[in-house]
Amino acid sequence: MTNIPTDLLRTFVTIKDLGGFTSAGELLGRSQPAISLQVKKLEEILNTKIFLRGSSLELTEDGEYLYESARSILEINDQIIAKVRGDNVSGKVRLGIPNDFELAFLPKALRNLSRVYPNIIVEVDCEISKVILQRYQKGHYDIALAMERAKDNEDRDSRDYRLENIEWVYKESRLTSCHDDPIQLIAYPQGCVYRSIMEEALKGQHHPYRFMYTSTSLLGIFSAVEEGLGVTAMASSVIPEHLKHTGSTASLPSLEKVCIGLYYKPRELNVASRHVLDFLRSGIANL
Amino acid sequence: MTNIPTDLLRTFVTIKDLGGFTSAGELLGRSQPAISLQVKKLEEILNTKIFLRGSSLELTEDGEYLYESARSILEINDQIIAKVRGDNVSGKVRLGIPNDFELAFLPKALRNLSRVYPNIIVEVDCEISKVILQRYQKGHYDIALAMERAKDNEDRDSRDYRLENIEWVYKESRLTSCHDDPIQLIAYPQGCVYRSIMEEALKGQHHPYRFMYTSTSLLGIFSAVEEGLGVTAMASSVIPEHLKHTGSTASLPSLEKVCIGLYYKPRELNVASRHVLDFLRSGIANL
DNA sequence: ATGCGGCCATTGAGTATACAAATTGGCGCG
DNA sequence: CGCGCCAATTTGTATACTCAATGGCCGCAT
Repeated sequence: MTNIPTDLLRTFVTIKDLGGFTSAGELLGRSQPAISLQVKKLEEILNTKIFLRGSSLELTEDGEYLYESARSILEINDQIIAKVRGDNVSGKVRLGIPNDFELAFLPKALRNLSRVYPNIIVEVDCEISKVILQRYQKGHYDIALAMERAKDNEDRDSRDYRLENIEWVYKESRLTSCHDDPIQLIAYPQGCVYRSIMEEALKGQHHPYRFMYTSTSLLGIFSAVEEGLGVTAMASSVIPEHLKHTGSTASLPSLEKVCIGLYYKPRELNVASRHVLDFLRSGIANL
Repeated sequence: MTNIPTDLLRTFVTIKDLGGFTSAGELLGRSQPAISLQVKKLEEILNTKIFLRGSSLELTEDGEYLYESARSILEINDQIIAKVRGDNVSGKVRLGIPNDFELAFLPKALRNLSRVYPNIIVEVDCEISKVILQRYQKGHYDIALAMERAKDNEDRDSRDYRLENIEWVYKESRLTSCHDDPIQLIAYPQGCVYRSIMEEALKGQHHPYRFMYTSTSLLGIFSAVEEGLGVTAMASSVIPEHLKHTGSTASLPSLEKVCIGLYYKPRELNVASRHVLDFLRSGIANL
């Protein structure tokens, strides 16, 4: 019965996230040799190499698996800490969130949240990111989650955003990829980030296209895709499993990344909101 | 950023499972004072009490939450260990499993299994427990999972079985609980454990009953329940969330427990089967 | 009720391990 | 070549373990 010390997992994940032993050490309050020894110890416990030494911080296959698992463990760890430290925290939090996340992210997040903070009431508002940001500006929300085109330069706290790949979504069997036909697109209405990213990518390739189906509902879009009405594009983590495609999609151009970010006014958050914020950070970090 | 040492979680879960500091120490290869200190350390880290001292080993509310979370962490921990230790383990395993588990247990278990042991091929056979056991006797399976009436005395390895409550399952809105009417039952065909347990419980109360609907399919049974055709009984962990009832069910008698057990011939298991066995043990321990 | 046995809490002495701090060496890269 | 970054070693300290002994609490039996 081997127990992997949580410290070592935290160190490992931090190294991977920050891309360096030294910087990980600074964040964790450890000396660089300690980080080095912890990695060695971890490899010794698992009896396997996790970093491809030589190359700069690439992970082995075992390392990749360990990374995903370690994140899960740390998430539970942090929820335990949050619960016992935050018992009896109560309050109301107004949260704005893109409707893409209504299915893939919200249900699980709210369930966990209510387990950890049973006395915090979260008022959720689901809308497309553009509307979320407008309402956030007007002060409708304590915390907003929204998607934007990836900006070149971020001086934000790295826990407050996540760059995510956009992928084409289509029903394999229905896709007739003929170079000359205009691509048939399915999308949210005007203002949607995906919509403009798709348009630009296709224009860049001089690929003809037309919008076949527009819906404000994520489910509406997915069922249109299921029916083979056309293709759409979406952040990798909100695409349901059965519509995921791993291989390169032949004729379709690759798409730029989006930035999924948290918006809030640090000075104005109440206690409940600060706890919910921590929770959301962990949520977006884990897909 | 507080990391809860996995050792302490393992110790805590073991104490709870075994019901004692001393016995936990023996299983973990630690002295009793060490166990005692670990608990104290854990409470110190979390800054909360987890055992209701005085009373014998009851958990506090924080303790209950911690227990569930700790089990999840340990499950992931053990899967990491299994993967790095068992890389390249390959082979074929023939597994028999009651069809009750086809929905609640199998999909998740098989997905995790294939991640940890991508080269192990599992041939699964789903049938009612009685048939599973018959086929197991004939040597059809390397490992079988099956349900039986709870036997009084078990000298089996405690990881190889689990006692589970049987609960009545019915659609709240459709239940007309009139003492005089015969209860309308939904069940698997003859030979099903639930069926005989229901019959005996109702006979014991001299409660009239009749079988309204018989199906070999779990989904068929649930949809009959949804339609309000009657009530059935099932192991607690396979009942879908929306049909769960927590309160006492007035006129219905309480039901005896069942024993969900693993069957295998220890001497004859190949390497792949031994790994799958560990996996199934962890699976049945976690609901 | 008295006493005994289980079981956990606590304490003390000796040992092993993980750490910081300081230093040195290897390696790639501008 | 020198700088940045990680690896490896050394020394001293703190922590967590072992074993062993002891004390408190509770339930059970005489």
